[in-house]
Amino acid sequence: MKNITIKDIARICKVGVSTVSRAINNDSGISEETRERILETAKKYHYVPNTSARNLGATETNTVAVLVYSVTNIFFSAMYGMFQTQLEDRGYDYLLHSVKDTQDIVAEGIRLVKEKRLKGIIFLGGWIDPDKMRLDDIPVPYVFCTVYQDIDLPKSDSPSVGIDDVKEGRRIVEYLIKKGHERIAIIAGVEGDRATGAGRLKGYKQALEAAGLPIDERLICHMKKNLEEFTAANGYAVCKELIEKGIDFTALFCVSDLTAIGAYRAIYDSDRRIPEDISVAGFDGIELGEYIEPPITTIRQPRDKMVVETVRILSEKIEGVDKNEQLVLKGKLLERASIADITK
Amino acid sequence: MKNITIKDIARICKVGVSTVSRAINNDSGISEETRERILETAKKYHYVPNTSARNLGATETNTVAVLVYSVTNIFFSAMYGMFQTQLEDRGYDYLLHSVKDTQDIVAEGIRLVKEKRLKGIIFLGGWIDPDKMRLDDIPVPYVFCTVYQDIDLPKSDSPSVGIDDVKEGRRIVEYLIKKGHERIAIIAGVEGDRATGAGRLKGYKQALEAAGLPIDERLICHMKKNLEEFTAANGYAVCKELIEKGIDFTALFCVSDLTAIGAYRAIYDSDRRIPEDISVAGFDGIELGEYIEPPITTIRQPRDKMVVETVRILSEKIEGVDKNEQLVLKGKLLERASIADITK
DNA sequence: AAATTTTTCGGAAACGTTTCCGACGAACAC
DNA sequence: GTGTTCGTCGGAAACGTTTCCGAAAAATTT
Repeated sequence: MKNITIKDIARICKVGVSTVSRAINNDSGISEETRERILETAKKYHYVPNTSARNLGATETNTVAVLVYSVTNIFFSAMYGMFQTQLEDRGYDYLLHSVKDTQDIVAEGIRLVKEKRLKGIIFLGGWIDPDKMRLDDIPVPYVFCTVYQDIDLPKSDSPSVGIDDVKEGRRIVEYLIKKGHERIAIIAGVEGDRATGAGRLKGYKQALEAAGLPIDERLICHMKKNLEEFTAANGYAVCKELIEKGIDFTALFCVSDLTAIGAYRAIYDSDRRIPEDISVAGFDGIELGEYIEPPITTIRQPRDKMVVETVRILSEKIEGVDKNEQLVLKGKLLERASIADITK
Repeated sequence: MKNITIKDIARICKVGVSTVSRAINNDSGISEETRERILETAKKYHYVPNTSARNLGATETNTVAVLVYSVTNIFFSAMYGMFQTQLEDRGYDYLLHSVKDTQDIVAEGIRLVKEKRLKGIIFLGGWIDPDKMRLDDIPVPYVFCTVYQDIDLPKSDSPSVGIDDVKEGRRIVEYLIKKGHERIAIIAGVEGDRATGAGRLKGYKQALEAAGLPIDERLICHMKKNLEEFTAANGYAVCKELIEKGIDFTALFCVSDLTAIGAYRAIYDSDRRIPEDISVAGFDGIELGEYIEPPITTIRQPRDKMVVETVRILSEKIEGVDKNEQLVLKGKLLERASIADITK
């Protein structure tokens, strides 16, 4: 069964192919009358334009790619749907692609641009290292979303949307301190990782220092490399080890809610209660955090707003706006039952 | 900065374009020597084949699309990564697309085939209604994965991979009965929905009937239409309503683990304990189920195996195997602490 | 050494669109 | 009535590949 092409429609309507093309793309230079006639027969014959031919013929496509660092991460996966809606609303074609290594994410983006003639890229997750990534070689507009930029690294002026991980991390630890906690453990990201978790760890240290509390290296834990990052399984394994070490602490800050859920389990397994024996703070504000027992105190990232703003900025860059907006959104501290007030 | 094409490489190497094409695609009819020479300069000049041109020139592509009914569903999103790995391993290009309405999923597939010249389709989630879906019009091999086929609807002979939702649903309810429960509530899918949840509800009824227990319609709840399906929020709302009605029950079967987590919250909020006051059973076997308090008794769907088998079957169909395999995998009952034994 | 087969390669058509350019007629200005 | 502009349209080139076909070169057989 041969596919019906633009030529077939042209032949049937007794017009030129360019006229059909104009009709379909709502181009100008065509009378309303013939346009309708063409559109009608196109519909009648179930004509569907071939994307490949379109991309090839046109000097540019209408496709935006979302490159995500880790597909399975629940925090990001909830954002896919939002991105899809937003991009479709603005008339873009949509492409979801995932990369294993955050170091390769830019290189992969450049490859995809050549391969698919992208109009823009959204990078989701991971971190920026301007020295190692060929940012200047990205030939199309792009925006980083929820991508951490370490303050120790050279600052990139790429457009981005996210929160201030250091500040928000510091905020929730200060909240713990305010509630009377002095020995606060942390489950941070994988060691050496420069993603958002690193920023939150930095905030943790800042909070302790500002309060004049000592930084006890034994209370600083990192997620395990051999397990998937930011999962409950990882949080469980790390927290279990921490408890078994027998080091005393009254509060635990997990740099992601999912990790915290794993930590909960380890705490329960050791016959401790939350928050009476150990207070727990999370980060991210995933929906689930409200339902677990006890509901977790955490920093909510405004994911919906992040998505909307990311797409807006990308769209503007595509339209030619010459501004590298770096949008830092505010997180929201959700005070729930997982933290005890132990000030006497 | 002009893109470098196959012609450029040909000119540089002083060969014909077809020779370059052969080198790049590992085609036969070329000497090992020239192939290496071409591959080298291609690499040197960062040559990347243009997918659109490729798809257009070739009579067929190498692209497989995964059409998913609901992107944000955590159960499916965990499968994306697996699909990607599997498909890449077999040398396929990969395309993830989501559809809002399961009724449209086949129509959308047909459209995509024309548009992108797909080689195959994987349908993920939702349900099959052979009368309403133009299954015979799908011009390429396809496989349904985790797609429910209601036994009341005409049977499709399309290739598929999944579990027997009726049987597994029945199994876990029988387990509850064995533990002494007689008044068992259920939170099933949205009313009228014919997806997997409907099968599990059917299993629930079968189990009760087989045990000679009455079916109390008041104990049969459906997820709310205005909330996203299979989420904790939905489970919470429904379970809260159920409890407020004041109807007596000792056990609750939620057709998804996430829903169960929401139900947990509603139960805790009403000052009841799990499982001492109410036992809860889930379904799916997501990782999280092991970490929540108490760990949930559930039926684990072998997601990894499902993915592997789905890709295998699709791949075989593409290779020309003329068999419509309908693979029904076994679930695994995970006995955990959320169910109390109340046999005296 | 000639004839045949096999290997290696180049040219060109084809894929289905977009876009540029030119043509034609009608409407308008002078 | 002639020249100019404008709206409408068709033809054809271009996009970057794959693939078919035939030719040249090399290897093999006779």
